[in-house]
Amino acid sequence: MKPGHLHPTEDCRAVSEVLSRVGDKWTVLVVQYLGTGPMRFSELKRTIGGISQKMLTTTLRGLERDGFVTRTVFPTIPPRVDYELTELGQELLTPVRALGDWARSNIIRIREARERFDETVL
Amino acid sequence: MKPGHLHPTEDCRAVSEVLSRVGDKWTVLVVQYLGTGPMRFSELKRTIGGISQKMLTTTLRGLERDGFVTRTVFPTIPPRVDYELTELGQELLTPVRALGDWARSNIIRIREARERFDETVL
DNA sequence: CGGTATCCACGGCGATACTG
DNA sequence: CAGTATCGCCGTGGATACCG
Repeated sequence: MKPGHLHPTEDCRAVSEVLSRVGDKWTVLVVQYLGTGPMRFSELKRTIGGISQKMLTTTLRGLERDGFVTRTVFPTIPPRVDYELTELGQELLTPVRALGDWARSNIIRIREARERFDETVL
Repeated sequence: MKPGHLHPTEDCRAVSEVLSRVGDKWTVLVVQYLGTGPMRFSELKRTIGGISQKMLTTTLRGLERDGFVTRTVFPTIPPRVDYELTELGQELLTPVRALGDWARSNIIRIREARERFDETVL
């Protein structure tokens, strides 16, 4: 972190790519839950609670595309689909949890800062 | 990470709050640059390179509101405004960098996964 | 059950012009 | 120089309905 340049054009693009995945509305939540073990579609939907069917599908497809989860279809009737974290997904969990832990530890400071700011501006 | 419940309604909301800040298009980039020391508005704009004036203002206001940066106005003509990371902002840098490092280390694996996925689906 | 298809509202974001 | 104001595009995400 020394050089005065810190060239964004390559590294930061990579970071942004990952962050736009991680930073979207539902990804972290889904990854968090899958971190406890494989789950089927309806199970995820029910557990998460506020997510629409469309967004859960979209989120899972994105995670699958990036190699974070696997999708296993059981050709039964009614159908059953399991989602599970890959190696890569498990590894992602580490920095995500670190950020999550930090967020939990400092959310109060942030909220206080907001209140102060909003009050000062009004 | 043992309990079978993992209650989202409080903790995960906090995490999402922080992540929606961190996950937006420019925040990480700005924080990254301010991590090297205080910078003035035009300096940030010039260095980052692709950001519009409006978005830089919006991003900085958001960071200021959350207590991550301070805004110092020098009442000169022409005016000059410095932005600097707060304690909180510095601390945020740690987990953000961890995620950034992970992203840089694994971006190749992710891109490969994407190519495989896109090819399989076509 | 686990999707896809369609429609639509909202907000993020950029471009441009103006101001103290 | 460091903003604010306004406009308009477009992607995200929700609601609803239908399908294998």
